Amino acid sequence: MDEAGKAFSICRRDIMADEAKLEKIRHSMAHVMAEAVLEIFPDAQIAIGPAIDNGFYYDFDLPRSLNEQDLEDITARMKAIIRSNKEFKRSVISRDEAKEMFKDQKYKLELIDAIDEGSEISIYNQGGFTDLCRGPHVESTKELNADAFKLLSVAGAYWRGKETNPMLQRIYGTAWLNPKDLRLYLDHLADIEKRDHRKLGKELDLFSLHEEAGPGLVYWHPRGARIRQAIENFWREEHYKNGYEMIYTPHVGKSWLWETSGHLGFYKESMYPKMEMDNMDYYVKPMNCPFHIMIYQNSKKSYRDLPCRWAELGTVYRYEKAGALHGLMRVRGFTQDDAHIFCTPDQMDAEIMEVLRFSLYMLHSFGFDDIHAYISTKPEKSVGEQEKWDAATEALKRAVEKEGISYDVDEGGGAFYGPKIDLKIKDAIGREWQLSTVQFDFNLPERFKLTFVDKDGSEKRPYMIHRALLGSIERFFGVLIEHYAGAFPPWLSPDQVAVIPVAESANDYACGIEKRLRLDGFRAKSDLSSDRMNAKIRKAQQMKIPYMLIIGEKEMENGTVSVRYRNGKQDNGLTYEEFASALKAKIDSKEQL
RNA sequence: GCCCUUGUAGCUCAGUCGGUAGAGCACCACCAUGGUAAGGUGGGGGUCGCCGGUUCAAAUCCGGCCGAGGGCUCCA
Repeated sequence: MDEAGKAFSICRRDIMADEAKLEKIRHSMAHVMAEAVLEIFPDAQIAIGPAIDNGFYYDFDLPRSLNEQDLEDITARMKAIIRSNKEFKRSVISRDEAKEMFKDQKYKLELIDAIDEGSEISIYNQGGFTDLCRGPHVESTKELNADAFKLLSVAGAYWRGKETNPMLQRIYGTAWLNPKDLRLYLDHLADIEKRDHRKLGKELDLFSLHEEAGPGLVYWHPRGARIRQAIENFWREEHYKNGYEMIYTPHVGKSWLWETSGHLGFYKESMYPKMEMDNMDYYVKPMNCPFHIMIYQNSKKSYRDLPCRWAELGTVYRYEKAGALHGLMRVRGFTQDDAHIFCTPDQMDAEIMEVLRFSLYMLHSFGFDDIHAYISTKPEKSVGEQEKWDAATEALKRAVEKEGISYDVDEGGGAFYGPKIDLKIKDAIGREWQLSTVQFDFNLPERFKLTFVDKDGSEKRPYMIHRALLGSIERFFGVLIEHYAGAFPPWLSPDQVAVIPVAESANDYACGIEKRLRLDGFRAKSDLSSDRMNAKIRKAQQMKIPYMLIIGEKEMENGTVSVRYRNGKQDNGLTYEEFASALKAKIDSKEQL
């Protein structure tokens, strides 16, 4: 974790104790903001203003759009209100009194009507402003710090979140106990911006998207492809080690396949439209499952053949809504690190345990240690017998408990075809991302009438488990870029070593070193441009290359290399062998530099 | 879909009151041969997102369209 991330999470920990107080502060800030806005726009209609994570907002119906200058004016007025030491006074009033008091505020009247007959109606007054409010609030604006809040943005928001309702203007703000905490939070926001994978993807020349060639479709540049290769090679090796087989399946399939699987029934909106050929309809695959099933069905299966663990880096296409697309995180074409496990009911428990253990191992390998599980159980509308659901859900719970990871249960939150576990990791600055998913599927084995012949000669239905460890390679790559802020550990770095000759006279020696590194399996590039050495170092540094070998007169004379690390440290006068073995050890360990 | 912001060179951005475009980086050429984060000089490159309107004149003003970013799910 880097400094900003560390500072912010320490600050977060301290804050936990003050959570209740902060909520009062934030909620009170919202009221102060409403007062300030009403000073500027006396006819404003005010809606709601709750405390939220890290801050607060308030929704207004205003005669015109707010701009930057307005935020400054509102901020200045808020500071004045805070400094005037107003008390927050709570009182309980009757429904009629409330209606009279807010007779010019149509949104408030709606809210009053929504309050249960039995419950009391309370208002809070802070001098110049009275709001219909359940509370709680601070005692007085004395408890608010005029230098510990900041208005962040204005956004459109529908009244009560409904598209058919009028669009209000929502002002978001952040508020803290003291200016130092505010500073930490603002630094954290700046850090998030610096880590943005879309920005780093451009700066580090990793990938691009081309709206004119199709939105949501990813182009992997050579440097991004290097990282993808490193991920995929590791992924394949580990899958073989863990008892999986690799398969490859087609990218399109006839409508028969999608009708049988049911996708044309319940998933059609997310599928690219049909391609007609010889009076038959083909569809690009949005999922790999039906194809894996075709292989399963290719021959009669015995209990002796199970479990089948078949993995594929399968590229699928889904028509995500335009507004939902976001860099690498939400795309229309992506590669799932997919696998399907077909097993007997007896094997199911052990398979689930193993899948979870394997998932955790993979996530740890990529530097993710803070992992939380979410188990989703049977929803109201579902397929499959109750006993199967129970057995599968229990197996999922046993597995997370055995691995000792914390988990939440989302009752009724599963897909209609089976229960699942999702694993969420926390990245270097504490943000959660969902990566792994392990899902039971009681639907497809039924639809495709999958069977295996059991010991007693009878045909039985196998369990089918669908799992992805990294989720999608694109999304995982996006998360990795943000997690490492572009400074990948050596095993993933697109260029591991930059060989930098001090002057042209060292070019040949540098080329020799580069060639030797390449032959030894390292990703090395020498910089033979006419730039000065300083500029070459700067460029390598900007591309976040972990190792720079500086080659000049001294090194040529002694037959050595001088190493400059990405973090600015330096090791001079190493032999090639010393450097290469240290580099290899670092790569094998998958450690960060 | 709706609200706000936004679209100028490959990238990051400037362009005042309307007078048909600029900088830095990158790229190319030449000079410089330099020891730990930018050496110098010169050059090429833009139908200012698209369509229409106002005007003698539009990157700039007006209207429409398209794209991108943030938000619309924290509930008196």
